[in-house]
Amino acid sequence: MVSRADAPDAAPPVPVGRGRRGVPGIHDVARLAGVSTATVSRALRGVDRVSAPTRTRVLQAAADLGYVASPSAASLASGRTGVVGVIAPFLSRWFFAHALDGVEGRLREDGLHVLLFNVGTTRSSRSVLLDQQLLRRRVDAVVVLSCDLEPEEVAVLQDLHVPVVTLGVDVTPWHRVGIDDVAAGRTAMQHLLSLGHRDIAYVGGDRVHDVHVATAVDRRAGILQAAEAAGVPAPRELVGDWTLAGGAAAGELLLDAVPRPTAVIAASDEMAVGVLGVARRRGLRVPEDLSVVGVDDHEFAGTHDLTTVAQPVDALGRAAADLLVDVLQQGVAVPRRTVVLPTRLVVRGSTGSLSRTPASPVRAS
Amino acid sequence: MVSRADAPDAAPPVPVGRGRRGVPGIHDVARLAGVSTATVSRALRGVDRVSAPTRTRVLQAAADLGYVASPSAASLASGRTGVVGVIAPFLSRWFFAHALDGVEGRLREDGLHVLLFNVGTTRSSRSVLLDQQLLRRRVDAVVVLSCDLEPEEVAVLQDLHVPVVTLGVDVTPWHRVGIDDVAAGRTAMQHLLSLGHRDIAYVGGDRVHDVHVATAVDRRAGILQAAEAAGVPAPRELVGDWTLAGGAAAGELLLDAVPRPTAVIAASDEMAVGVLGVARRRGLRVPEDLSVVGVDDHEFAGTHDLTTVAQPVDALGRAAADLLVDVLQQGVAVPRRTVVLPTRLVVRGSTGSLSRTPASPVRAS
DNA sequence: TTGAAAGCGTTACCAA
DNA sequence: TTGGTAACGCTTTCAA
Repeated sequence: MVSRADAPDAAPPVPVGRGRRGVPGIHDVARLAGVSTATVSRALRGVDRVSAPTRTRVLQAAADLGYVASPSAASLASGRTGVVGVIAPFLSRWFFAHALDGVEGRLREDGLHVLLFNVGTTRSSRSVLLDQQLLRRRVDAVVVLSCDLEPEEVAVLQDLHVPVVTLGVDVTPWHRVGIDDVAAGRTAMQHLLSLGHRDIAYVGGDRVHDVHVATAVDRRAGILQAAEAAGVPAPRELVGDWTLAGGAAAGELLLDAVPRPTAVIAASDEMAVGVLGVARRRGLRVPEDLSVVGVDDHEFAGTHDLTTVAQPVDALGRAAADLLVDVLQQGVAVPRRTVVLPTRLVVRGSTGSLSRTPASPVRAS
Repeated sequence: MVSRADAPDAAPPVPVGRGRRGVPGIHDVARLAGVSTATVSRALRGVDRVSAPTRTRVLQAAADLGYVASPSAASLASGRTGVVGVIAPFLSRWFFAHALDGVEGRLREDGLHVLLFNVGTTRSSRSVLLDQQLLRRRVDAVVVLSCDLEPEEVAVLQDLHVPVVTLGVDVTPWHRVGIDDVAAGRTAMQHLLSLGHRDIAYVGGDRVHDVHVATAVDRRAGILQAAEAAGVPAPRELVGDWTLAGGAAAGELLLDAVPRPTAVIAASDEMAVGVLGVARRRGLRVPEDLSVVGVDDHEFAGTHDLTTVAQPVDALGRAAADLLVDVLQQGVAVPRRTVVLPTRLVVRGSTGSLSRTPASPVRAS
């Protein structure tokens, strides 16, 4: 009924003990508690030496007044903002949404806020990071979510002179949290090799337009390692873009090839599902005619019965935030740190032993 | 190699024209441009009357110095923060991730920042919203993403005295963006009725623990409308929780029922896919033995060949931000506004005519 | 342990 | 159109 706008700044005749903007200020608390503003500041932040009784009195006064310190004023005076900038190339993709969730949850535990920067993937959208100094003096630290940055972008962030933690990418000067992508690729490959597959294809990322090239490259390196160790020829590689559609496009090429590979590793579950879709449309049986492995353990991996190398994305997010909180508490000089979380092979129905009887109805459908 | 921490505050001998913290301040720009700080402030913000030559000079000086106004100082002086708080019960679920994406993208176009508040769903996590006044003076406005709020939570937000826009829920005093959930339910139901289905079940939300009760209730209302209009008995309703697992749980109950319904409407695609999974495990053919409709048009709806009522979530997010930007520009008094975006039936393979020959192989698999 | 007062770096009002 | 200057509301140093 009542529109908020109905009651603008026109607060009632200014209650006792309220600053001019209708909100109590530190002076009001000081007056009520019978101490100086300096003491209020100290007591409220829990730092410094304040006697127990004084602190109690201040806390009570603040509570009575419903006092909350002005973030702007506090930042201006202290130089700290209590805000962490999170930079991501996407928000709605599985990996990023979950990573963000983890980061936000952990930071909140320490009273830190998250300021979101979806920088996108195109040059123009990315200029956000460069053109304006959006982050300057606005954040105490930065988390970069799996996003390759141009040298100038790195320079801009460096220029902020705040700690930076990367998640899923490796940028030399910064702290890093991630999985062992080489091991992830190796795990997937070894699984297929153990099932007897020899002609295996890899759907990776796009080396040119990708926003996190190293991820796909590292996973491929692991695949090659395993192939080499098993004396199997290097898998052919197709370009994907991490999405369902990209996986499907790669799948089209792959399943038309002669000879058709007997197994496919995709660098993400979304691409793997794309491949599965094409296989189904082609009338191929999975896993009799084709085995498929993904990476992620996306929630829809289960519904597609997809074997995958699971990565703990929420935990990665928390770990990144953990690291950041720690670095922030340490003060200035903290040597570069790296946190690597383990992956785990989740075997489902999309992978199976190589069947040499392509047409036989091995599986009742 | 070089840890960021290696070069702390110890900047080189302070270059000419730099404030004490090593970053140029408005005074440095004023000096370089030969004007007052007041003029610099006006010129840089593009507001007020500043002569063209003066403005040019100031802009040049600012650019030369790489000057960026301190957000804290600006907020303190102006009372505006340029930040919008976004409140959500989840970050990683499809709907929320996409809505957030839309909101962020649109706000960025107007230079507004997004401060994220994942308030969760449990009482304790939700207390975030209440206990501390996290938002006070930190944001110029708030967007609430599909989240039912307790009266006290509404009061806290009201107390902020900033514009609030809700997305996907309807909280009386606030602006609202969403779809017509009643129509969405009706559309799904009419589709099934037109295919000859009469025994239809609905998997909705949990009326008690749900974080957006009205959504499921409204969709059900639309279903009932359509049922009534067609002279068909009201569908039985099962409780879901919007997730895959919840849909699967409801599906178990539903597909064990005697008689088994011939069609299911789920209030979200994730739940619909959960039902499909159970159907598959039960050996039921879709759509010969069971038709399933969802709501959302989740990216995995396609891979599961799911018929669904699509809602434009990114667009909803943009619309919410649009509305907010407009309200913010209007100044104080803006009567409550509502924006409703259309949904669209997307027919895929999970729905079909009612088949009275349960065992016949109607469909080659 | 506490208080006084000097910033922090802008914006906005009022004069010029 | 421009400049001077008083806020803005804290934190922090220095003394007491």
